[in-house]
Amino acid sequence: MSGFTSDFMRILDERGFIHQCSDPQGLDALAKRGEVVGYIGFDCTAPSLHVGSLVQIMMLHWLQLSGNRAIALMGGGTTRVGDPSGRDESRKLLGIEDIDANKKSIAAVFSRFLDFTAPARPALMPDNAEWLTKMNYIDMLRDVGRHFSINRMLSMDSVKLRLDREQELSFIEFNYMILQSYDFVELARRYGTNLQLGGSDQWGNIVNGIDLGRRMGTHQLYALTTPLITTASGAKMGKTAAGAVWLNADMLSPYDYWQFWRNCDDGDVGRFLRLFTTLPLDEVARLVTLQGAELNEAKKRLATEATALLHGRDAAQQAETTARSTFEMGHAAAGLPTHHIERSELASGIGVLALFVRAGLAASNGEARRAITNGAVMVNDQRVSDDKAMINVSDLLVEGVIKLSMGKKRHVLVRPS
RNA sequence: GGGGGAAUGUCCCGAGUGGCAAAGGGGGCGGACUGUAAAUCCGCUGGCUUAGCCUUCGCAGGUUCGAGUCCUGCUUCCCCCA
Repeated sequence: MSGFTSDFMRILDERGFIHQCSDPQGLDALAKRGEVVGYIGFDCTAPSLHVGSLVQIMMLHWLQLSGNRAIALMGGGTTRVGDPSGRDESRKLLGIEDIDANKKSIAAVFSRFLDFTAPARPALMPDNAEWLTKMNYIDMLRDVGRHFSINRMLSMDSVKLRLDREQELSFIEFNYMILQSYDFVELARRYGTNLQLGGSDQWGNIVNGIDLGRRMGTHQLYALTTPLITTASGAKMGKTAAGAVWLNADMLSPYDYWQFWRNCDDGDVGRFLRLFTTLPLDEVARLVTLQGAELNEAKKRLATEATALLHGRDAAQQAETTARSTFEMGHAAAGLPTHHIERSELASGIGVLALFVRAGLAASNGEARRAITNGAVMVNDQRVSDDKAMINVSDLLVEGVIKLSMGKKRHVLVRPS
C-alpha cells in the first residue's frame, strides 16, 4: 500500500485516510505533478456539517496543501433529491429555502480548512444547483440516462439494501446516483476535475461517475474513499452530551467541541490525531506512547489541535484554559458556555428546575427534578437537594455569574443582563 | 381484485388475560469506581403548579363503570392467491 511518491498520496496513506482507491498509482503520478483537481460533495441537509464530514474536509485540506486543487461542492441541487445511501428510510424532502439557508450556513466552515483566495490554485466552491436545476428532462435522459443500466443500478448497495429489506425507495431517490455521477462529469468539464473523494458509502456513486465520464468522453477520472470512522467502542462517531457534534460555532461552542475530543476513547487517540490534526507523525507517535493517566495529555493535545483547526488557535487555547480551571481547579471559569437572564427576573428569584431547563441542561422540569434526586445537580458547586429551591441575586459569585452543573461534565454559567 | 397479518411510550427494538403511565432490552442521562478514557456495578429515562392532575399504544367513532386490549370504518405497511 505504500511506495507513494507524491506528498498527497503519501500523507493520506500514512495518516489513515485511504479505504479504497480506483487507481492508486495513476493518482499518485498525477498528484506528483500537482495535477489533481479533487472534489467532495456536501449535501445541505442541515444548517451545519458535523464531525462525520470532517474526515472529508481534512482530505481537501491536505489536497490543497500538497499543491493540488480542492473543490468543495455544495449540493444545492442534489439535496433537493436526497441521497438514499446508507439510509433505511427516505429523508423528508427539504424546502428550497431551507436548502439555501443550510448551504450558506455550511459554506462558512470551509474557509477554515481551504484557501479560496490563494494566488495559485485557490480552492473552489461551486454549487451543483448551478447546472442540475437547468437540466431539461428529455435532454437529461438522452445525454446521461442512456448510459445507465437499470440492471446495474439495481445491484448498487444503496438501492439493493432498500429493495432487499422491502423498504420503500422512491423514484426521486433512485435518481440521486445519476445526478451525482453527472456532477463528476460536469466538474471535469468545467474545472478539469479528475478525482472524487468521499466516505466509503460513496464508493458506488463515485465509480458510477467514473464510468459515466468514460462514456461521455471526459479525461480519466479517479475515486478515493475514506474508511467509515467509528470510535474504539464501535459506535458511529459524533455524539456528545450536547447532541450532534456540529462544526458551526453557533451550534456547538468551541468549548464543547474541545470537550468532545478531550473525551474520546483511549484507543482512538492515535488514529484521531492522524486524521483530525496536522501534527507531524513523529509527534503523534510520541504522544501515543503515553500510558494510563498520562494519555490525558495526548487527549488535550488532540482537543486543542482539532479545535484550533476549526475555530482558530485562540478559541482552542481558551477552551483548554477553561477546561483546566473547570476540571483541574474546580473554578467557575469564565469561558464556559453562558446563558443570559434578565437581571430583574433573577432579582425576583427563579426556581432551580426552571433555571436548569432555561440553561439547556435539562429538557423539562421533570428531568431536572429527577436529576436532583440523583444528586446530579449543583449550583455554584453546591449539591442541590431541594427541587423547590429558588435562585436569586444572592447566588451570584464574585465574578457576577452563577455556575450551574449537570453531573460532573456539563457546566453552564448564568449571567444577568 | 380476493384472503391473511401488522402499526405500542415522538430515539430504536419490543411484551402486553378489559383495571395500564403500560414488562423487557438497546440507546441516552446521572451516580460509584477511575484518568473528564474503557470495562463493571447502581439509579433515572411522558408532562405539570406532583398526597394530586393532565396527555400517550396508526386515525375516527362505538360497546363498557373502565379500552393498548372488544366492535365498526379509515390510513399505511407486509405476506399469500389472482
